[in-house]
Amino acid sequence: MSNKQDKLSTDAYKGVRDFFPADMAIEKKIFGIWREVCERYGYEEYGASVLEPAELYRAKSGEEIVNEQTYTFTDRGDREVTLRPEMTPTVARMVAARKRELVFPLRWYSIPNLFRYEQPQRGRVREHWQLNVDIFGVESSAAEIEVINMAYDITRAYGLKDADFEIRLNNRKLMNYLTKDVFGLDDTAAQRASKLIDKKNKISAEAFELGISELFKDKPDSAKKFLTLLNSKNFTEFASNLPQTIEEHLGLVELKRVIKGLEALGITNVRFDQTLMRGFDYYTGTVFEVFDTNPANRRSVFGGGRYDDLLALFGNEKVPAFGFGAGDVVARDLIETYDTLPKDNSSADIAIIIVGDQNTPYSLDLAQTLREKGMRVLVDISNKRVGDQISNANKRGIPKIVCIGDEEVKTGKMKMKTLATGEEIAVTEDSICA
RNA sequence: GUGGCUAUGGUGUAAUGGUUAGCACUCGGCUCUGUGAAAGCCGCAGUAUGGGUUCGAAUCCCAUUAGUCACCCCA
Repeated sequence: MSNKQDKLSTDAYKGVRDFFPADMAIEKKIFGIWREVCERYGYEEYGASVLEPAELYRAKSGEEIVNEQTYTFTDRGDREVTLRPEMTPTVARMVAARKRELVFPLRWYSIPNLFRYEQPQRGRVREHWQLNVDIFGVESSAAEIEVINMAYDITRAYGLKDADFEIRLNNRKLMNYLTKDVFGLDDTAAQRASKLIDKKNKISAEAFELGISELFKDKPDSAKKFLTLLNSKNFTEFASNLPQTIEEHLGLVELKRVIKGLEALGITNVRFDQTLMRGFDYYTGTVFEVFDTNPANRRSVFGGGRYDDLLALFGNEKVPAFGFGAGDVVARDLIETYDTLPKDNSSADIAIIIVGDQNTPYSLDLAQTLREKGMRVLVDISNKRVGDQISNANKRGIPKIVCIGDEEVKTGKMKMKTLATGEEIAVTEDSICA
């Protein structure tokens, strides 16, 4: 009817995914894990539009990120609109808006789709779905302990065993104090230091050392001390290299409390990691990530942190907040590798095969009766041969069938067949059940 | 955004620059109008798109698009 170039492409838009039923089944499984864990901890679900005023992100992230990494456009009313690239500003906005009437501590979660305008590649798409978990109004480390405990439960639900992953912890207060107050770097140098530290595991030890000594041009001694700290293998070693004066520093105290608190809950695969930074500027205290230690993967599964100052942007006084985001892309990958996929994918519990069109009304009626009993019933209205209908039910993974022909309609007696075994049992309308 | 690699029916693949682009699976039909999974037969369907080189291009070149990898960025 038309030649090739006139036809529309069946491809999805660059960097976004179609979810065919088989894909959607996995997605539903992931969302199910997320919801179950959140609700088990008494968290309430909230939602918001994907559209946000662009200023929301400008305030925090700066022009460059808004212009280059978000979907931002001007609407018909000359407003600048952004497709939300993350949920935290939205939830901060919502909490700030109702601060006076909400009951704190607030435990909220959401599963939004987020957009970013970036070069897609494996594991990085332009639209993804992310669980966001946040607790507002808890200043103490109890917030960290509860939320990280949830992160642990989710990771376990993906199918990972304790040996497959570790929870890496750091504290921004501590690192800020070290770079600025102890080692005397100015704001720009401290910023560069944290970017460099973030990359430590990606670049060679030589390149890293070179970068650090450049930051401490005139003070090679400080550079050496700083490097020793950054190269410490565990918390004890790190602590022993710290100057005595900061023993009582709040960041350090918080770290200890969190580690201890998690240990008390039986979560022992927690590791202090002084090189963990996490990109966000708004983090103020604890930062953490769940890291897949399987040599085949070795990647960050998800992470989060404390952002006690963010709500102040909306003119309120501070509200302490701690939360994390977990994406669906890595979750899919993990669930597939650790083989925790749902096995029963069938759309229905039973298929009704109609033998002879005159028996359709009876069949539809039977289907309604069964549905009222809670069964998922598919009526084959294809008018095909019985063999084809059964074959079709089999392909769909529907476990049971019942054929409705003249005889069944007349007597009310029918046979229900289990396709996997071929076994048939005599049933009546009342005795059929899944 | 920058650079590298890749692109053949729906899927997976084959084809020294030289017949009508082959095979398997899937899908549809039939053997087979009251019972599927097997077997057989028949059929649908492809060189991503647009140019170029050549007597001749799936094959070589350029661009585009998409995927992928690295950089960038990391929510």
